[in-house]
Amino acid sequence: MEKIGTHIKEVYQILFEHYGPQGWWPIQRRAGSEGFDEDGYHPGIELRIDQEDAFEIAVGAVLTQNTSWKNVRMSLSKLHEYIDAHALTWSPSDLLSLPRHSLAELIRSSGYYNQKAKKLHFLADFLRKCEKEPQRNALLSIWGIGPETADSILLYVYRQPYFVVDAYSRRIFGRTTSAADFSKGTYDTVQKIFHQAISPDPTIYAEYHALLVQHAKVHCRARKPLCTGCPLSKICNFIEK
DNA sequence: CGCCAGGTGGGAT
DNA sequence: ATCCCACATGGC
Repeated sequence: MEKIGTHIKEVYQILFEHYGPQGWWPIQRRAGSEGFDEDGYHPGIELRIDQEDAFEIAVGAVLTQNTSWKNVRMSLSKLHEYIDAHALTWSPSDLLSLPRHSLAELIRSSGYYNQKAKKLHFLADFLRKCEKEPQRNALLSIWGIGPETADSILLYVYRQPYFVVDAYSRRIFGRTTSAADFSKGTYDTVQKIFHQAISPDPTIYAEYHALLVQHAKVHCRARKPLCTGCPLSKICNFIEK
């Protein structure tokens, strides 16, 4: 249905007008510095990430798997503290220098910490040997890197135009539309819908993903959706209309 | 107490 | 291909 594409574009316009630029991906190691807020978001500045920023983003993408960002932030702070205290850097080789169990303890707050310590080591091992920009298939072949994590890295680190599908985008469009794909479709099916609706601009894809997360947190929550004052209420199927 | 949070891999059907 | 489950902490 071509109508979905129109809906997707309209939602972007409404969310951007309502919430403004989100300054994603947050970078914890720059939190509080020039242009970054206390949580590492950087709305409205032109961002030039360095190698350490890039690696922190990749680490965060793994840590946030099925986990709230708040918990991830605690882990990133612990990692940052450890890295500083031991004169290390945010780099694949320095992360690999940590024993698995030590790494697991540092990232305890983000849950699944044994699994994630293992995933981070596999990812670091890949990135350490990675000469140029990784391709999507290469990232997907790494144990622990699925489509959402791969696309988060490709989009926010390398600015490659992959729209990041997550639980929030599925929920919001599952509610605002009557298309079953958003709740039941595979990752690639849902991503394709977005790719067909919006031209491949990494800046727009990044902003859209961030806006959907913000909207899901403020209004389109899982348990008690706050429909009062919701900017999408006029074009949403949820509850009534 | 239960449910949710910026998923993924492995095994059974 | 598609379900089902383990993985696990912290907030509300």
